[in-house]
Amino acid sequence: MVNIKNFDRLPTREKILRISADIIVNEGLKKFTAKNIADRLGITDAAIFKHFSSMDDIILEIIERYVSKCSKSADEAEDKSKSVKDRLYSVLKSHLNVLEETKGAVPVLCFEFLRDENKKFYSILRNFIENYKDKISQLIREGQSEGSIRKDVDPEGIAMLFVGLIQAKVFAYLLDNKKGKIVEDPEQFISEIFYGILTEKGNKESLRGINNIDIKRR
Amino acid sequence: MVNIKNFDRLPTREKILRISADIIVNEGLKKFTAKNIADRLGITDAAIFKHFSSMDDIILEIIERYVSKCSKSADEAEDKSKSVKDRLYSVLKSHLNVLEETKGAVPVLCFEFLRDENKKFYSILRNFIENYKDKISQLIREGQSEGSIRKDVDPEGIAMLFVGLIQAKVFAYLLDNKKGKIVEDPEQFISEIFYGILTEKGNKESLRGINNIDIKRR
DNA sequence: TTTATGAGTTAGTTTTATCTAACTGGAGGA
DNA sequence: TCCTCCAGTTAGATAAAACTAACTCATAAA
Repeated sequence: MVNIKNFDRLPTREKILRISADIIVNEGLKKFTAKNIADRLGITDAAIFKHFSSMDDIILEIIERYVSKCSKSADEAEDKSKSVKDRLYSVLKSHLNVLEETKGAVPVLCFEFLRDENKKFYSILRNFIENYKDKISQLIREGQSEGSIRKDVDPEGIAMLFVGLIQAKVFAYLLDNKKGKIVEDPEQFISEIFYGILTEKGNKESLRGINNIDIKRR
Repeated sequence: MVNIKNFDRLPTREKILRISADIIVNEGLKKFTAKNIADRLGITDAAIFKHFSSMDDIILEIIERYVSKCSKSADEAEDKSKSVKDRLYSVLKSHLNVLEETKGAVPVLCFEFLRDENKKFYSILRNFIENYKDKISQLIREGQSEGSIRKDVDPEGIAMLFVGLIQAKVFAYLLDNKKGKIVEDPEQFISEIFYGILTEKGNKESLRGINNIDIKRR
């Protein structure tokens, strides 16, 4: 269920988006129909089309919001004054935030639409992931040349691992009755990712907010 | 495309299963329709129902084959004479084999049907994963008490990580144009998983087939 | 030789989803 | 006050999927 305070106050258009994401995550794409959305809102299915011109448009907007929020945060992390570690951290952290907000709808959508090559979703999703991958691997390369990240890891491989681990977390969440947060403890999750790639030097440098956390080996 | 030598020689029923798995992986569940399957076979959609009583039955059989093959290999790994490490290895290895054979169809199906609580697929998939998780975590616990696996890792957490990493690999495969194998180098993949959880002692013990592989840190 | 069966066919029926058209009623602005 | 627009409604068009029934025809067993 969509549990946001003051949900009732939201405009219908917004409600449709939230309910759609909820249906996609909790009931599957098969149940993502105009009638299902309308039933939850207490209106008729035809009314949905007063707000969106097609069902695809709903999905499109869900994806676009996710993508633009993630991209924005990745751009903000361009700030060269911060350390590579801090920048990586902020990209991951805000990605996890968006993931939580949308309850993992986009990773689920990826699984369906990343294959449908002639659909409009395909190129958006693919661009997004490519872009994200490039940005992360670029950061890793920077870290390698400044000496805070181990030289023997493959930047592209690590970048894909990030994406994959988030995907895996969503899967575990679906499996586990969809209770609570997708990533229970983002700091711990990030620190676990970092553990394997940072050098001694990188590990010793303070990291805002997580430097006092016991970094567990995976 | 389904590229198996002598594909033409297979009975139609078998062809339907293979084509179905292929469609699910390469085109998405939306395209999994009787007409699509029939078109690829050069027959009419009605003929599909001479071999399967419903579309669900096709999915059911794909899932059941996957599950039973994986479970069988997990049972074979019960052989107490082998080391925990060897047993874990053989479970993972044969899971990767089944994954490759079915081109990742079941992980994709998981994403859709693990939420559809009243459908028959749900309980099969869920049981399978629970069972698998239990078996792996049990093996890990054994390894911990015999001293080959680090005591500070959480057995359930690691078991879920295995499942999640396989999921993540399938995702990366879908993303990357579905060329070649899902897991390019299973030995390397398994050794990477092992790396983080084995003790010094566990690492020194020889592991059939992979003991000469350079274990990379992730 | 006959007969049964397996695996197709065509021609539907039924259901369900998306989307459109034409109408309604209320709120806000001119 | 009237007019317009928004956000609903009902009714229905259209399409596509799942499945069924009744038929065909080749092969293999009795």
